[in-house]
Amino acid sequence: MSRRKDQGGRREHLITAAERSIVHHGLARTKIRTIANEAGISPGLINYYFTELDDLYRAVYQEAIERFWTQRRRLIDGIAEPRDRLAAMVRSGLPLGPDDATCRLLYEFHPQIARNPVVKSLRTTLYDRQVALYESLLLAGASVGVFTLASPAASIAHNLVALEDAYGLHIVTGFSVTREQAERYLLDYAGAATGTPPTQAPTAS
Amino acid sequence: MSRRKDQGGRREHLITAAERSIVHHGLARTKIRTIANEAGISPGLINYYFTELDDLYRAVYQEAIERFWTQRRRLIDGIAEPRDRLAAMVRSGLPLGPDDATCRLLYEFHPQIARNPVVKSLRTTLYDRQVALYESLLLAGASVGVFTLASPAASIAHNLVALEDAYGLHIVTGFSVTREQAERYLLDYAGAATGTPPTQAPTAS
Amino acid sequence: MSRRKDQGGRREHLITAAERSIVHHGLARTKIRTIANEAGISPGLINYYFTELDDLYRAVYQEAIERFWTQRRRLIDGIAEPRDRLAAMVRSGLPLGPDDATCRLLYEFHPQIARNPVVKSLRTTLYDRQVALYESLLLAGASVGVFTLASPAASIAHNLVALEDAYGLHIVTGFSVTREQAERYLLDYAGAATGTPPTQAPTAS
Amino acid sequence: MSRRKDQGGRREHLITAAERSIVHHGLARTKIRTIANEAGISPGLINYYFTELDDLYRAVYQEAIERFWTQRRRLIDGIAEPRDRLAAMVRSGLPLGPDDATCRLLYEFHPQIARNPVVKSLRTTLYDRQVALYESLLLAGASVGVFTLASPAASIAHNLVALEDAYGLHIVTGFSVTREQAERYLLDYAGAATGTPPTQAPTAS
DNA sequence: CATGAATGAGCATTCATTCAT
DNA sequence: AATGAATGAATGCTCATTCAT
Repeated sequence: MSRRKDQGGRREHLITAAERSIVHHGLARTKIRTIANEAGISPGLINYYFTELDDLYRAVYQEAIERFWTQRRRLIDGIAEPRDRLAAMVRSGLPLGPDDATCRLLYEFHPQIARNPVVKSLRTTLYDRQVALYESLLLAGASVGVFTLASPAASIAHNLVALEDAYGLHIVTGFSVTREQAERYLLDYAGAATGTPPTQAPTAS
Repeated sequence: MSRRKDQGGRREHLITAAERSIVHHGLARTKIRTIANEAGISPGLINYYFTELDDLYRAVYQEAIERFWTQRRRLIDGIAEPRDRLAAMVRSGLPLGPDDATCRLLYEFHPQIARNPVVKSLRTTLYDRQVALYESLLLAGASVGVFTLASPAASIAHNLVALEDAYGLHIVTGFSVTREQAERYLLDYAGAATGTPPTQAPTAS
Repeated sequence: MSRRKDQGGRREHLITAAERSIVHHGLARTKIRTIANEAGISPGLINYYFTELDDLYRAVYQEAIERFWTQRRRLIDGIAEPRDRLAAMVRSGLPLGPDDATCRLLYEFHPQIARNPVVKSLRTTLYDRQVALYESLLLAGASVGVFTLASPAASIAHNLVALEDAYGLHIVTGFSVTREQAERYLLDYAGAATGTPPTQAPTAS
Repeated sequence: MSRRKDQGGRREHLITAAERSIVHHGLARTKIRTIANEAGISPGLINYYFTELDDLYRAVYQEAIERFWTQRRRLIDGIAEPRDRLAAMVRSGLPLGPDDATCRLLYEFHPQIARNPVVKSLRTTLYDRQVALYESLLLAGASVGVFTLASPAASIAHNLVALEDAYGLHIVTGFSVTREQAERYLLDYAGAATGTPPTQAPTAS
């Protein structure tokens, strides 16, 4: 309840301000002053909460990763039927559109994956979790006879996540493939790989 | 033949120096002086050949795009048999390894796709060309009865290129999926999508 | 009263430092570091207070203009007798000598009048004010019968200010006409134009 | 007739190119490359003909000074009648208009008068010559009874040249006084100072 | 003579970081 | 905790000058 208690809230506030800056201006053009303005505080205070600026960026990336994962889990949790669940997975794996802030953040950090171990580790964890989720879903569907897998489950799972990652870049940067196309291609693949089309439930508006 | 006439060669020299700098230090940390050192010239000369640094980066990106495409064409040209050709496509669509300079360049520019129209245009062209190449190959194979397509040719073509793009990032940044795995997953998909496994010719060393 | 609130004072400090630099080295050779050294601060701080260097120069010019005008007004205010007032005008319209910083500044900006609208506007205002002052003085003196104007008051007023401007350049640059000569020529003209010699009150030391 | 013979011509060519650059961009913004482009030669060659750039600028100034003087002499030579001659002097002492290249050059060098001894010397010579010309004219007119001088001839002569200098700045920089006004004010003064109006012959086109 | 490639010092400006208040 | 003034290194770019051809 003390002032100190609000440390976490302050940091959180800065992280979201940094997120907005990065999404808006791009990681390369985001400056401390930009973030400070966005947060409505003085530039010097950024260094107070984040002695190293890299910590702030790391926190931003971590939050984006976690948010993406959490939202995705929420969107598929409670869907038990394998085909419905597969369709829900595909829909939740793509950016909503060019303005999907969470996904844009993920792509802004691409060049850092190779150079920043923390970024690499976070990104790897997210990827592996998604693959695992797909894989268990595929195996579950196959075990109950709903899916007839055309390839090893791991292979299909990796491919589905990879497709999401690739098309996601198209969607948030606006190059070549739209969200609608991406969804169709992914579902085409999912259908062929499982021997049955995922249920085309309408995307909730 | 005189030194004076070698303007183009000099520019080329600078472009490759910039490429090395970007691959080595990353686009964000590449400075004019870095490139000059790499090229063995004085910093001022960079601006002599490229009035704006952005022009140089654009040239670097364009060259990387063109090189990737040209190499890929060369690797599959002359292979007529559909399954062989498909396998050659898959192999030529992935980075050779983490040090594949051409591919690393492509990923360094990812955050720019959304903001730099020239980068977006170049990247789009490359993507579309690759999809078209895959699509024609699939249709050709299907027309002679070698392939039995599990989905529309366009869908499969997009997916193949997208998988290459996604796994390529893994390979050059070293996160999660290795080149060997990526190749297997891709070939699994290609086999399932065409109804026949691509010929597993050994990767030329 | 705290140091924090002294933004204005700091700007003022920079402006006078810039003035000294310009007077000493000339506008063309004045650099940010010159000014910073003169002000005893770091170069970066100049841009903190004046985002564009041009703003600082503009402020310097404006202050010089205002100071010249204010001093002139002070020197003649309270002198009511037309001949005395005319003599005071003439004396206050010439640089005190080659080191008259205010006047040297005015001449340093001469080449900018044609190209910088702000400079032109400030210079025009000063000129017009001086002409108006002379004109009202001439008309006042004529209306009480002290002056018998040899030409239209406006014409004489313009000529007096123009003579001051021209001789001022001589005085601050040391070419041809000295302050003493200039004063005599001006008074000769003023006497002839008004039909009565201005009162030769001694120049206050 | 040898190639070497053309050295002078080459230098002359560079000087006029520099003049155009200075008039167009201003002395402060004139670069070697600007001049080279204007002259249609390579930048390095400028240094060949003018080891020190200052020499070139000095030559430009000298030419401007000489041209102004020569033109002025030509415009009044042959006019014997004192009043006509005085009127011709006044007209030839003002810039033709804002684009009068020769006069603009003179004003571009104003800040250098104080710092460059050569410039100061050239400017002084021009000024003194003009004063001498006016003075002899005034004395000649007085000796034949056409003029009745209201002040010493030297005083009037100085004032006339000073007025020309001051109004010239107005005319070429476009601040406050136009050429027409300047001419009228000058003639007003000349008339009052000589006791007879100068002959208002039309300005030759 | 002439070119233009090449140099490298110089400069305004940006910006992360520090620190007195 | 918070500010924002102040620092100074870093950086892209300009430009006079040099020099090999």
